[in-house]
Amino acid sequence: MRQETDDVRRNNVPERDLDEMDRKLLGALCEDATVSYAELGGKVGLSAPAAHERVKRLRRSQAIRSTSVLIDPVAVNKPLLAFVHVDTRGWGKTPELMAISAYPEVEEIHSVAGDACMLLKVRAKDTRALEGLLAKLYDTPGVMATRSYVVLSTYLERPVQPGSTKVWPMPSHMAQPIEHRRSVNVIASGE
Amino acid sequence: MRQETDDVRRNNVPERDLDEMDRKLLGALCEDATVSYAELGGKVGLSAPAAHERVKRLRRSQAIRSTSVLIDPVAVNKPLLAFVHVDTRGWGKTPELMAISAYPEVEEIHSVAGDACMLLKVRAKDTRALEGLLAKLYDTPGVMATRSYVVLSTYLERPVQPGSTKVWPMPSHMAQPIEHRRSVNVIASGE
DNA sequence: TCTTGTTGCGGAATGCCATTCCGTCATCAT
DNA sequence: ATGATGACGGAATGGCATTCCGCAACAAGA
Repeated sequence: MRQETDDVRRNNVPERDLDEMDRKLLGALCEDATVSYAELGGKVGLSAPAAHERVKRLRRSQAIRSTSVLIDPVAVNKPLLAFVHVDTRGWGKTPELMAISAYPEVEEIHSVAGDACMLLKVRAKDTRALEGLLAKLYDTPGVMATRSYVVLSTYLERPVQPGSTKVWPMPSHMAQPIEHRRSVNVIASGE
Repeated sequence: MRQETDDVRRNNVPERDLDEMDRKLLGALCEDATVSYAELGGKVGLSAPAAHERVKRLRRSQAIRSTSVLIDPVAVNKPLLAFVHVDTRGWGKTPELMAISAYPEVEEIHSVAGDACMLLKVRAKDTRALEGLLAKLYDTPGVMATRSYVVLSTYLERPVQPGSTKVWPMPSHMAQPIEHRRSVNVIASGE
């Protein structure tokens, strides 16, 4: 009875917000996920079983999507990185475009606001391969045009970081934006 | 003697190109790096010690850069993703721009060819945080303008894939590009 | 205030698995 | 032919992941 309720809930929402300890664990695992739980616990001030329990919870709640290896693109012969902006005619062209996710050189597909409709991150062996993918794109119905931004050098590339900047030092000459309330029913929010 | 030579060499170049088995291992580890070596070996047709040995070599040669956890952006309260194109005046403005890599919301920094100079991938809590980062960008000397592409939906996002598309089905009406030789000294290339 | 249930943690024990060792086989150069 | 080199698999062992259990802190309710 009770168990089922928990299971259902845990499939959607992380049962509880992550606290500072969880963020520290995520930060440590982000840098190196091969550490032992004893070492991990030592880094954040927790015993091995406690660290294990929290990480297990983070995996269950899908805060940790997966554990993966980060591959050197050059080692797998994919030195060419490009961001491709795609203009499509009309809306709802996404299902057709999703077909190109079958190509392993496509790493990201987003729909964006701005003068482009879709944005792809593509990593390929050479310009021929990029051309081949672009040809595939133009084969897709609804694709009007593409603009490719070929990366010359990559200075930073890292996965999602658990931390957030607390305060953004704003220039004082800027006007203060209006603070919107999160919900009209909230009288006094803790945050 | 011998050992030193090996060490020096292994710091730069992967001592040997990766074969099909290495790529299968990378593919499996990319999907899930938590599997045991026995299970990993089973997936690719190798014993546990053999799989372990090869993975160890892949780590040493830096073909595997690191092992990391992939974090759900929403779980860490970063639902806003944007790609920011930055126009700079003149060249060599990269060192100044690198300062913003201190902010954990900046995930990628590339220099690109095209009408933009630099390209950032930014993941933030809300539009206020993005605005704060843009303010920081404009504070940087040499930054002329920025164009932000705010992501509405993400349809695909995955790390570097070890596989490559072998043949790109080109439309027959396209002209055949000239095949450039890799090096004039190569008489008969194996590939 | 006392009780009761819940939750998170740490110590200890256990069993699995990473890691090493070693023998075998294939390949290659001499 | 033969020695060297490298890759692999079986077996053994030590470490660590995982579980179990007791304790303490905290919240809800009488």
